[in-house]
Order: sequence, then structure tokens, then C-alpha cells
Amino acid sequence: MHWPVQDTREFLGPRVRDTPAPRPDPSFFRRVYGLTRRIPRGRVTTYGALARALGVPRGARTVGWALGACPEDVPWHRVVNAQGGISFRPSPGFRLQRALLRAEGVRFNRRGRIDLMKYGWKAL
DNA sequence: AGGTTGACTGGGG
DNA sequence: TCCCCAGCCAACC
Repeated sequence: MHWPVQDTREFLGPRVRDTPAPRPDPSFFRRVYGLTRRIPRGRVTTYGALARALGVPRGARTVGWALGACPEDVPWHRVVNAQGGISFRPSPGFRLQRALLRAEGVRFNRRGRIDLMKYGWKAL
């Protein structure tokens, strides 16, 4: 589990006060990548769930934006919308995501939705 | 410093 | 169930 550490002083003690910027919190984007990398093969999670797990309950859109610029090793395809669907409009990206998920054994129903009760992954 | 921009969401009609 | 709309949030100009 990742926590947004608002005040590192709580852990580092008072002398931190005059220390420049003790280990600046990872940017929100990086935290999104870190958590996304932990989604197991064949499972998915949602933009909103990631945002909540990162302590930003309404940050779903930001998560989507972050994934749009993610590094190679981030399994971005394992993140879908709250309805269990792919958020891309019909496009190469849409088909790529669907193909990658299918390759991992994730099934889509008639309406192109994934059963989140079955494939959904909850951040530890 | 402040407006813009999304791979979002939940609620209402 | 489908569509529309108004919040929302952080990185980028």
C-alpha cells in the first residue's frame, strides 16, 4: 500500500525543519506508475480505484492522464473504467488494450465489459 | 500565477 | 440502460 505522506516531519523528527526538501514525495504520476506495476497479469483495476488507493478519491482523471504518459514497463492496459470497459474511443489504442488483456485471459462480455467482481484487483 | 487538458465518475433525467 | 453535465486534480504551458 502506498500512502501520500503529507508531512514527513512526523517520521523524521523536528530537525527536519531546516533541511531543504527531505526526499520530495514522489509525484502523483510516479505513484500511479508504481501501483499500476503491481497489478498482476490477468487482473484489472479502475482509474478511480487507483486514485482512491493513492489517497486522492477524486483523482481518476488524473490517473488516466498519467497513464497516457507512462514508461514502457507500466502495464497500462490493466486499468479500465469503473464500468469495466476500455476508455479509449475505437482506435488502435482501444484494440491494443483489448488484445493485451485477452492475451492474459481476461474475458469481455457482449457489451465489451470486463466482470470486475471476477477480474478486479484490489491494491493491498 | 492562472488557464487548459484529459484513457474519469456519479448522479439525474 | 443511455446520455448529458458538472465536479475534480495535477502537470503543462
